[in-house]
Amino acid sequence: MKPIDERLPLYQKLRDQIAAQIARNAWHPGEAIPTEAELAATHKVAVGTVRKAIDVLVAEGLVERSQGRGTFVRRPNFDSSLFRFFRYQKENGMRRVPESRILQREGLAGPAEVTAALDVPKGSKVIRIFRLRLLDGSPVLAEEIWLPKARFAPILKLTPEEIGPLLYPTYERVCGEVVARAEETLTVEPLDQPTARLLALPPGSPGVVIARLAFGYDGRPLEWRRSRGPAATFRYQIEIR
Amino acid sequence: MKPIDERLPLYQKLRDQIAAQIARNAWHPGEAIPTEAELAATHKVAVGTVRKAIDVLVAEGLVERSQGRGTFVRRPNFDSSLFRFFRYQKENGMRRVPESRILQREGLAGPAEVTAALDVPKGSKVIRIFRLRLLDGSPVLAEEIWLPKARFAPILKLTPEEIGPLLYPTYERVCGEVVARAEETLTVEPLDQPTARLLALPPGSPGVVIARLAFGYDGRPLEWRRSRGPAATFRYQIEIR
DNA sequence: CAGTGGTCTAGACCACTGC
DNA sequence: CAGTGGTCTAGACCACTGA
Repeated sequence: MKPIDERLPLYQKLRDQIAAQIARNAWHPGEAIPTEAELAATHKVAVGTVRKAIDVLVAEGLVERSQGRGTFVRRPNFDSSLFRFFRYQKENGMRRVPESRILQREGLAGPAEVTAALDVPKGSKVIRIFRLRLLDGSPVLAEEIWLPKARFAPILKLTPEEIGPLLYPTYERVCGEVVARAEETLTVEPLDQPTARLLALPPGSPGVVIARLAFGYDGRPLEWRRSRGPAATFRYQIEIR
Repeated sequence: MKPIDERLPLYQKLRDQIAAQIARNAWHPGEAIPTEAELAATHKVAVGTVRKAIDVLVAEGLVERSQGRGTFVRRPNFDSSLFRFFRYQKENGMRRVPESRILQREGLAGPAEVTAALDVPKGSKVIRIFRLRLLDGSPVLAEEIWLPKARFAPILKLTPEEIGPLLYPTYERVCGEVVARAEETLTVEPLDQPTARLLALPPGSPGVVIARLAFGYDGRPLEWRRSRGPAATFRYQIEIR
């Protein structure tokens, strides 16, 4: 575990301690952390200082406050890449969960690129999943997912029905691994023959590639994923200041 | 001007008042706003409340604090789209300002799409600028820029040298208009014949289109811009939680 | 050195939640 | 109603900046 730097302000040290407890799963996502008064008492600081520490955790997205109820460990809600990056409108605001079709799933020795990204020993075992996502029966996203086998072995034994359409809840339910944040890199590349075939597009037509590295609360990489979709339906919005 | 809602918490009302003063240019970007003690005195609230109001403004990117010096109106620094979205590395961390070549500049009656985006009367006069941006002499970005003529007429009278490579500082210097924030929408489209020609690419090859709507501190749209670059060099990174 | 923002405290009262 | 987080105050002291 990381040591707490003694020179830091009180509220920062307190933030680090609470964050560390969340990382080691002292409270699960959705659970309430102790009240501000309790934290102030146990850490022998003023309530204002506790509030400032929690302010930081809220800004970082680790916890959520709810007036009158308490402060809760946040379960990050990763909107499907489909709706964040592609023009498949949610039906009148409702989010439709796209259908998932797992095409292949196997354990193998990890390619160098993958073991490096996942920060596991070179050549160690990893799991690779090929998955196709469909909306109204039409293929819209082809995904290639890599996991360190040491932490995710149970995934290989599940039936496709047990895995279900969403992977992150399954990771949590079956492997006890919670995704806290992710880094995504977008590029545009021509689709190769097999991917284009899956997406029912002409080979070589432009595709958007979303490379995602997902991290747990402890900061270790959990999953590396590459999703490809048709560039024609890509749209992404940002605000800058 | 927007009225201040009486039911809001003190620190929110204070925030709104300071934001309104920034919007009407009571202090210019880079200038210091009054000290926390002064604000507390003039508004007859505790310093803690002032600090909370300023916390919000900092989070919104309107001001920046500097310990021991003061709190300053922030001048948003829009990194060139080139380096935010395309793989043209800055040389050892330094930002190179790309060369700008203005190809055309004229006033005309605004197309419906443009007047709607700029929130000016249908058919009113606008300025259109075609600009090519180059790095080491190679064209990398083709831009089409639209401005409401009522606010930006002086731009038409400048020589290209007077305009310089960066437009936003010129808007501020010549027209007194400061860009506070912007919304950008990314899409991928085949490049049309003239754009591809400008970028020295085959027509129809995939391009990334960045549609940007820039706003002033008062929230009114100032500029609408569409930049096109080669999709092959596109790369964008995000972190999600 | 005076003046600025940054940290921390202690306590009062308000507004919302759920029993 | 008790218990939670949200607002607000008043004041002490610290750390940094620039003259």
